[in-house]
Order: sequence, then structure tokens, then C-alpha cells
Amino acid sequence: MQPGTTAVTTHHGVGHDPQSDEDTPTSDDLEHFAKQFKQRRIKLGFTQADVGLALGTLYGNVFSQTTICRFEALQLSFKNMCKLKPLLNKWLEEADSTTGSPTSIDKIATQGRKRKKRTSIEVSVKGALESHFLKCPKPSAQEINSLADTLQLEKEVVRVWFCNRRQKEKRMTPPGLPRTPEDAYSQVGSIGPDTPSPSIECKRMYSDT
DNA sequence: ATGCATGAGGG
DNA sequence: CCTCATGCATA
Repeated sequence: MQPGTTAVTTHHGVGHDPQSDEDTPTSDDLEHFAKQFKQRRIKLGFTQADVGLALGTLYGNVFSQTTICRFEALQLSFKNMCKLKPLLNKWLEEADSTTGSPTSIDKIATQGRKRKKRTSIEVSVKGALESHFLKCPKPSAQEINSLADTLQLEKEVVRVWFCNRRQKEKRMTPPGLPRTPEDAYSQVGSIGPDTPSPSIECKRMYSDT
């Protein structure tokens, strides 16, 4: 491991831990924590779903595999990450201190609501949507209607697609970022406030389940 | 791991 | 209608 020399905490007065829970962490803190968390989680033999459930039985806040996965991948908003970090940190402490203790099982009742079947949007259509998003990330209801008609989709589907797309833009890790875990110093030089990279590589890595 | 979806809260 | 946190279902 690298003997982190990134201790940039502006200490002025009393001493305090950078990894304390009573302070808004920096993006760097979160990134590091997420990495450590995932590593330890795997080492301890837990899956993302297990953690989500454990959080529920420990503190009453149940989370799905999806959320844990997104946390580890930094695919949540900064605020959301800050909110979840203390919880996961607590779980980590518990998990590693509890040497082989059986976890209690808990279940929550599922709602009797009918969820709409996930609409599969064709790749070509997705491309069209993305093009429009680049021009206008926030189209009006009328624009959505128009688009929906052109693409032969329900306008609700189009509307939701734009909502989800906007959320993606707000994640900590912007879409298309080469997040190679083994990569240590791969910089393409100077990147501006926006993504000037015309070609984006899509890498698939199956490091763990 | 990720795409589409829900629902609460705000205006 | 939007944002935001979150997850079922699926690739």
C-alpha cells in the first residue's frame, strides 16, 4: 500500500481524525473509504446484499444490494455518500470485531403495488435520447411529447429517462470515467470542466461478483 | 452492475 | 413538473 502522504487536513488547534464521523468528508475521503470498505467486505466474506440487510437489523435502515453496490462504486450523489458512510463504517467495525457471530435474520413486508415492467429501450433510441440530452437536458413537457412521438415511446418513459439521466450527471463519478482499480497514475493530461474526450472506452471488469 | 421505476418532498 | 434517495428486475 502507499503510505498515504495526503494528510492535507488544516490542523489548527485541537487534534482531530480526518476519518471522524462528525464532519463532512471530502470526496477523497469517500473514495478511499469506499475502496477500503469493499475490500474488507469481501475479505470478511459478505456480499453487498448481506451488508444491506445487516444495516437493517443493526440500525433499522435496510438497504438493497443496489445501494451498497453504488456506494462502493461512488455512483451516488455526494450528499448521499456522506449520509451512508457512517452507517457502513459502523457495520465494518461490527463485522470485523464480531469474529464469526451469526447474524440475525429480519424481513420486511413487501408492498402490494404493481410495478411497471421495465421498459427496454433500443440502443438506437438511447442514442437519440442522448443526443437530445446534450442539446437540452431539461426538455419541456411539449418537447417530451414530441420526442416520445418520434421515438414511439410513452412520454412517461421519456420523461423518466431524462430524470434518470440528470441524476447520472450528478453522481460523484461521471459516466464514462475509466475507473480502473489497478490504475494508479493514468492521466490524459489536462481535462477541462467538461468532457472533451470524443471517444470513450467501455471496459468490462469482472473482479468480483 | 445497471436500467428503468417509484415515491416523498418542494414549488 | 422537478429533484433526490432508493430498489426491483434484468443484462
